[in-house]
Amino acid sequence: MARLIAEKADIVPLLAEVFRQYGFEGASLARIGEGTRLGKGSIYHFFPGGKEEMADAVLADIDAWFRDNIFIPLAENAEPRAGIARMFADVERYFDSGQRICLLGVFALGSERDRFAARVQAYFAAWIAALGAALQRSGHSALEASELAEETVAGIQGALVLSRALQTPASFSAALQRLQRRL
Amino acid sequence: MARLIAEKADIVPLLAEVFRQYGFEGASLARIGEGTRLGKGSIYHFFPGGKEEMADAVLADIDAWFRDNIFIPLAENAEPRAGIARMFADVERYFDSGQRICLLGVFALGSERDRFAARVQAYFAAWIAALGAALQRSGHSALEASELAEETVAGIQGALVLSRALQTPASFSAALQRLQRRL
DNA sequence: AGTTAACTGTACTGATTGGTACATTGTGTG
DNA sequence: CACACAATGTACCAATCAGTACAGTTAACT
Repeated sequence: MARLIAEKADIVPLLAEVFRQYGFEGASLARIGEGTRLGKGSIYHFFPGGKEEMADAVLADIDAWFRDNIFIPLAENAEPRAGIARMFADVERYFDSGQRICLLGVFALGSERDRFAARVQAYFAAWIAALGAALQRSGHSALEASELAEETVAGIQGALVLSRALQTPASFSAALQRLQRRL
Repeated sequence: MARLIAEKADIVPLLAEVFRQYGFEGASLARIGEGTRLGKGSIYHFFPGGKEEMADAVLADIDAWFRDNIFIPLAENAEPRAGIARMFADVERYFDSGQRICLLGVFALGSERDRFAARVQAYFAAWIAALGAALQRSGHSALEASELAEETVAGIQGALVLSRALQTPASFSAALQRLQRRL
């Protein structure tokens, strides 16, 4: 039995969900198999490096998505205010109104940070830089822009924590609106 | 060999560090043994319920600390502004200027949330309620106060994520100052 | 049709997992 | 000094862990 559908690109999002749900240590190969409907043979065929390579591929995939869909539009949009508005809309959709976690955020807090420090660091730095650039082009000073950007990204991460903790997804959307209003 | 020093109260903070460092799933009994310098015999003597009971004791301990040292002073201090200032100072010290994680935050994001949902929810709800009460007494409307409180707690959690991700502890202190200034 | 290589299931490994059982040891109390 | 029990180390358990090996199978290309 072979080659049913499996393409590496199709597997990565499924892997992402498993890591999101269980974390790196909690994502056992059994759970990964469940989540991807793939046996060990297939999994190790695509990711000879094991869990580490899987997680890395997932992070790279998320990173690329944010870069293409958020960071670049944010930094390049001719209308900085429009780019920022689009960021908030996309973020709300991506995190499924607070029901979906930021895997980079989870990894930043856990012991996974040491393993994937470079990716985690680059992701947040890129986000802050892109938002900061847009804010600066919309009239803020360089210092103001970078502080506001950091505050906003932190606010989003914090809102994810809170809406998960309180089990009130609605509070995530409300928090996003407040953050947007402040800019 | 028996009764060297061990008191349950002395063990809990050590356990907390292990859970902080490795998360719930990652905190194996081997690591717990390392972190507490206790063998399985002792550990299961104090916590017959296993890891679940250990984590619960840790969460209860943290919860109690925040209640006594932050929530209650916040809600009861005759000078609400002074209580708020003290909260920020204590928070900065507790989280070791961003080098120490909020275990409740980590559990909120991970799959541990389901297991400890009640504790996690209660912790954040209590924090927001206490800060909200102080803000209301300092002149804000009920709605304003509760929104500001939620924003601030989220901001603190987000700042922890960011300072860990970017590996810049200093940014945590800066974020705290900005949050305080806004209130 | 035949070759090739990508893909996949199964069986296996040694190590580690959380947890139990229990005999032993030390210590505070009588 | 003796007793009871809290505290501890050790041996053990079945289950699961990540990872390997490999023989089959299938699809694409000639």
